[in-house]
Amino acid sequence: MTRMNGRKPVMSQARELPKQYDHEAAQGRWYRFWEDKGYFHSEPNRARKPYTIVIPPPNVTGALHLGHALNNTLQDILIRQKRMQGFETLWMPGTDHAGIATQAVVERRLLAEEKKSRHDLGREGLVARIWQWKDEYEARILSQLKQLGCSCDWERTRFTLDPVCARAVRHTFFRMFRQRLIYRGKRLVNWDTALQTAVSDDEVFHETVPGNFWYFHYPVIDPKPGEPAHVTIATTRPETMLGDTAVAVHPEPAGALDKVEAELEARLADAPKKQKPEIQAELEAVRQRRAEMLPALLKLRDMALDGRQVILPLLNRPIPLVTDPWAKPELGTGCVKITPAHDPNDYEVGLRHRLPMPNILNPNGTLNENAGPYQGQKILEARKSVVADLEKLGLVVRIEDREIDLAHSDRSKTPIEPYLADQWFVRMEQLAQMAIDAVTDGRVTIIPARYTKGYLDWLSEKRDWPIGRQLWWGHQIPIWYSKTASEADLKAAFAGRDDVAWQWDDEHGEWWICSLEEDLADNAVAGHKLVREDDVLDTWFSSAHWPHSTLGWPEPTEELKYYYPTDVLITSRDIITLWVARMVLTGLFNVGEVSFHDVYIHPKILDAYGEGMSKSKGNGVDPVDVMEKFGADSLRFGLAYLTTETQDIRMPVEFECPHCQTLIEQTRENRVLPRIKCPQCKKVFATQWAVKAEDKELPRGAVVSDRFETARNFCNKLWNVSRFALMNLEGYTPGPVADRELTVEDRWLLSRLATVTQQVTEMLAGYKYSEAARILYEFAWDEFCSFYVEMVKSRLLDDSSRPVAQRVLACALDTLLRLLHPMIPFLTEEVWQLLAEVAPDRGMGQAAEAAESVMIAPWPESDARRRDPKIEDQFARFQEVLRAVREIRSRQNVPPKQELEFAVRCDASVAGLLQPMEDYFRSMAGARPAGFGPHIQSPALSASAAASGLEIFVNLAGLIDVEAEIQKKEQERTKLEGMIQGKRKKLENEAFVSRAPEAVVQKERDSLKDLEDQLAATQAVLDRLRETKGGKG
RNA sequence: GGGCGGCUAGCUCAGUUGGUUAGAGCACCUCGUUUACACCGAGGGGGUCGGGGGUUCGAGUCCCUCGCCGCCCA
Repeated sequence: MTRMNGRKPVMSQARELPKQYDHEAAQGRWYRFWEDKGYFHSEPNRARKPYTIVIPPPNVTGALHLGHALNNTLQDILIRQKRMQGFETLWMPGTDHAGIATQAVVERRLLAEEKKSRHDLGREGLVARIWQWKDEYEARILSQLKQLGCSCDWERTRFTLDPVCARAVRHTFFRMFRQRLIYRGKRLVNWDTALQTAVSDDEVFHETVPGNFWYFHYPVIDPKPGEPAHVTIATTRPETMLGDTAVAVHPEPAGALDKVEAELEARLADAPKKQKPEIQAELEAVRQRRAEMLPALLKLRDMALDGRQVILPLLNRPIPLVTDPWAKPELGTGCVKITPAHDPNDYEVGLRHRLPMPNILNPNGTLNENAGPYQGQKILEARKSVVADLEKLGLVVRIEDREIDLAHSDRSKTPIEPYLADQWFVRMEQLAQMAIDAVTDGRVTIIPARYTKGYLDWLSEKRDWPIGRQLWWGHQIPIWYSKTASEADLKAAFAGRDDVAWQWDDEHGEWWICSLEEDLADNAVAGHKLVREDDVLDTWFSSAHWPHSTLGWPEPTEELKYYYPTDVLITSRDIITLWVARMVLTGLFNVGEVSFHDVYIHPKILDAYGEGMSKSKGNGVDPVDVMEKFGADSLRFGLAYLTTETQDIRMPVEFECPHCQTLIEQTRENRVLPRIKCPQCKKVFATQWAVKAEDKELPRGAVVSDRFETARNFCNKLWNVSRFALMNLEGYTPGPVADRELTVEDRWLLSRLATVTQQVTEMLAGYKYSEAARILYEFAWDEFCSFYVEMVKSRLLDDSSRPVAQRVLACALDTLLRLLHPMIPFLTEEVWQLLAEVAPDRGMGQAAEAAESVMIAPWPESDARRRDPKIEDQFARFQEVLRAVREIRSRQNVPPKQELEFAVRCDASVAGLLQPMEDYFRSMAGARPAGFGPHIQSPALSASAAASGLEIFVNLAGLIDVEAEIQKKEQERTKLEGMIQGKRKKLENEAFVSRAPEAVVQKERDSLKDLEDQLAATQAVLDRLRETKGGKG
């Protein structure tokens, strides 16, 4: 190798590249470039295979959080990769109207800022306000997605309430109505008296609050001799007695007690010691009850069977005694009051005994006419009045303090009232079965597979789907009522139309008229006034259409034919049933095909305490803060790196002091404070809780997590290695590179690159994001940067080797950029464009012009010819020797600038491959090889290292710290002896030798031999060191 | 009560079908600004893989059991 003096790397003349990657500039520049070029847009193209993802539409309640950033990053990674692989790629974007959530947010703000309720504005007024809110947040959400780098087809952006989606919903409703899959029925709902709507079970949270248990007497009507004058019931909600329609007692109190006793006895026998006393006590209590209460309960049971009644106090209404297993003899008084319209269990009892079900509440939470004298009172007022009045009648037995598990509405934070109301339902029997079949027969695969069970279990209950919401924001149910028209009137009014259907409802004595697209006028039926249903459809009903409504269904559009079924749905586990299952069944019902082939369920992001992030807790990380601090590329790569199959993402959260950038750990205490004092600079800053003007004036501290540092450092590393390459590609000439022109390190790198390409492709195909990110991280940093680039440096300084080195370098960087692009889009594009300035044509064979953007460059193919295990093995030898030399320098405290001399004792073949690396030992370890081969002798004063088949001696004449070296060798010897002992024992074990596979045994034997050689070498070195020391002393 | 997941280095996590001496990043210690990078480089310390039992020649890995944490369903 002829060395050229004076040649120094030259900065690209085009521009000075900063030492740190400027993410902000790159993001703004390249996103616009991609958009202008139209890369995001997709049109059906029969010449290519489609690849389609519909975005889980973020709801317009608020801005995107870190969970959305994760969800969308994972989608964009696949979309970008598939686009590069040549698919016609569509990522359908949009947002969700999120009925109750959005209405609640807007109503809350209306109240806070204008002291107005929704009724002050009226339906149209409120809906107009919500549209304003929607426009604002939709814009913000879409811009956040763009900041993240999402390559959605923005020309196709949809909203669940827009005309296209609304039309799809109407068509489904109409078809279901006509097929009798939709009906209206009574149902106990979770009533939110503040928002005056039903909320679903998943919008309810439970909280234990202090309350009371009241015991009341209900007088028995005309007790016979020997019969009690009253029954005693207990309740936590006294006001509900106004809706009581029965008192229940267990049909077989003795048998029920037997069963409870038997269960407790069985548990007692199995229980661990420390739990026994507790169970024993419970058992005693049951036995005591039997003794004290059973006769009375039996008597009451007989009275119930005899059809006896009690008088409901205050309202003086006779109500029956009934027998029902819901009355648990082991609990309370053994008798239970039955309020069918306001308790789920009582409702079941009411159905069984055909009891009346009076609703005592108005929608706003006051009592209605069924509450008699208490009408108009609020629930808590009525509770006090009822108790007071019962006291006056002497019917209150006692009052206990008690912890009560109370359901609250997640939306209004007020207690939920169970409430019997008319509801619209979809019959699930047949639809659920379709969705079950799609998964069991493999048309839909859920990944990871463990989520399949939950999906199937939930669907197999086939519970009818309540689709009505008492809201104003949403798709208003297209049903009109008429009590007065006859069927002949309807036939006359809608003659010749197949877009109107009707059914008679016996319960309410009225017609339900459903219209497909056109809203009906209230005089559409001559002589009769039609009244439209007020309720709107559950948001999930419309989002269930998303994969096909966005493609234009019910029109048989080109898009629907081409892109549907979509390929994968990426979402988080909490909406598998609510959303995924319903999309599958709606897709099957409407289109006849599943909505997607794969469902990938990604992890949830939790804080350091394992709690989900939320704005209301104050532990939420705003992706915009992360992007500002670390860049979108780091956010994306960081999230991908953390996306494993089994674990949720634990993310300790920190405040960043806006004054001095100190990171302050977020705790449960400080995360709710409006202002925080920085322990470093002692200045204060504001948090999201700042309300007072004095707090709001303070600079805001961002909430970040250092878990993105790894990714940020990686991006910076990539930036710098690219910078190096760009600076050294001056004078680059394209041209084919023949195999014989390749050095060992070239062939090693190309081999590794072929392997990595294959692995990354495989991992992404299996949604193993973390694995793919890890492979790329390790390859880029530990192999490309730490070895290849270090080694190519000297070749770039030499005119004769420079052209080939440049070509390989440019080609390798090109491939690496393409592999990284889906995860790190902006940086890779920035470098791609810079690379195009110095090396527009590149490639190992006939160099070809690179694509105008890495985004549309072809995904790398793994070139099997380049894979060379032998070269990789050889290279590992080199790395081993290099590491040993470096380690000796360090342990012997030899200054970095002082050149070392070393030799390696090894067999001739190993020597042959170490020989060409001579220069690299010099440049990478500051060490000069004195020789390689079997004949090598240890220098008089040396430090040594041994590896399998290798002995490395570093000549330390005049330098050596003998004592340190002896210590090191002693340590090494102890370790080797331990391992050898372990192996000998293993090999002396007859069972192992005879039963383990031959290959494993042989491997152990080889390994033992190797260790023994190493031990001998170490011992020899030790002996010599001791002599040296002795000689000196 | 049922189901699922987790418990591996101080922290956050990898660890393929059981098979040499269990890995990474951050943090920590030592050394270092050799012209890509201090958001860096070289080296180092640190783990009886939650407890117990079992299967096996061999268990972080498979089985049973207990404990703790989280989520879902009732």
